[in-house]
Amino acid sequence: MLDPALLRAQLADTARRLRDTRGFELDVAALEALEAERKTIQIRTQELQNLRNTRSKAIGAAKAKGEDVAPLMAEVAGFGDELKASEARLAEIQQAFADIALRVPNLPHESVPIGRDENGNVEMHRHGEPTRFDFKPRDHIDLGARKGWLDAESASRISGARFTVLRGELARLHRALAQFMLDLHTGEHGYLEVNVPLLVAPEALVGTGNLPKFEEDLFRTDTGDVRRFLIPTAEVPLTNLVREQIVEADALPMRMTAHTMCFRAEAGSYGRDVRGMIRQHQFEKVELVSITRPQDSWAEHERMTRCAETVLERLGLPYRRMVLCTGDMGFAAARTHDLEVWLPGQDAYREISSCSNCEAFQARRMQGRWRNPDTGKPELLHTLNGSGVAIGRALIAVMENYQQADGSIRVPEVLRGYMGGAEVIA
RNA sequence: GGAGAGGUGGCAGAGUGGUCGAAUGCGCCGGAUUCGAAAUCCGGUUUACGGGUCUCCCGUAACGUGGGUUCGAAUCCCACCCUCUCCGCCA
Repeated sequence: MLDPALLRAQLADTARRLRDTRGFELDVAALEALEAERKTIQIRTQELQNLRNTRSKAIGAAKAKGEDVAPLMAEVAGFGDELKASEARLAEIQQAFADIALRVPNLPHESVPIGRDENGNVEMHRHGEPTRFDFKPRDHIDLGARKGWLDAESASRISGARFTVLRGELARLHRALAQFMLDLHTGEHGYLEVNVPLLVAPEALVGTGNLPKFEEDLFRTDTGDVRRFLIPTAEVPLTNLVREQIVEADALPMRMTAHTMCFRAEAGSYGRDVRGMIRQHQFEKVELVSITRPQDSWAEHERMTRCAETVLERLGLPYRRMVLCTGDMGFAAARTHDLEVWLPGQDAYREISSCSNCEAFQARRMQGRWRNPDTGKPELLHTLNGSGVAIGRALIAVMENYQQADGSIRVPEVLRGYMGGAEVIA
């Protein structure tokens, strides 16, 4: 959520910035009307509440002295209805304001390139060169089919489209990737390993910005009359660890990592990446979340992106870093770096990690604060999240980049310890 | 799933219709005392929102959540959520 002051005192300017960057049309007329009424109604409501409180206390005092309270009672009765109506109207206005405010995306940082869609993204740098082969490289679907390692057909019989069954050495390689990433981030990058719930309450998703606007992207369960959602990313439970908390300054930065399943409905992506395991309803990811002081978040953003890049470098995978343009960024982000890994099977770079600084946008939604020793006051935290990295896509990248002419796959050196020392899976 | 107990400030724990944002203790911060420390004593110590003469003052709200009763609710009523104990089931 944006600072409410931006939606009140600087409404016109904020609307312009949202339009120019994200192409988002803020309902200025509605907000103006609400704000105009809010102010008078709120002042009047509090006035009446004050009146009621003082009269009620007077009644108590009069009763204690044994005096007649009838006149006081009559006085209160006089404005009781107005108070009720006023309170109700104020609640309506505040609800209406929140309904709008919770659907307004974050303002991009000034450093973010302006653009409409992914074509406006800008490459920052690249690492390695696209892998060369002296034979025609296959894609992961072919490579996986050879030994029954990767089986979409069985998965669709069990669960439907966009699921995959992994078997044997490929399943093990998948697990090895997760282990490697987790060990790297906890052992070398200072992240604390956390194991989190995969089913979360709606409030947690409001906190990260997935709700109320993007419910159609989520899987939901209504068992036992309690509505819960399957997490689309571990960012949700990890970031919500500071929800409604005031953390001490010496606990910052908080760096947390978790290996979890992620579940996405992929509504609106029909026809995209239908073959293979690039885009699945269920996938695994090692997530990085940092919680920082506001003054530290941009340095942390670079650091986090480097942590994700290190994963790809250690795996020996060619990649490039992109900065997403204003029109392609996610709802909560102020700036996002995407890492795109080279996939020989597609002859293209494809997203494998996304690292975002959300500044105070999520923290404000979840009232996540820290105590600033300089002011002694609780102030909003900054939250960052990044994939470190997507495991399914890393598996694809390893398969396609490490394939050999006979369809076998060399095991990247850093993974061999997790593979019983195997140098190749065949 | 069955039976019972309970959710109050950073923590512990009082409070069962009135001046209670809330005793007391602990913790924490400041001060006094001390050569210094301990002990002791004094004072302070939640958050959100709104208004203003905007380093401060005033007001409103918040005692699990949401409704209700009432002039007035931490306190009474209803629903829900959560925690704990015992039983059952279970990875």
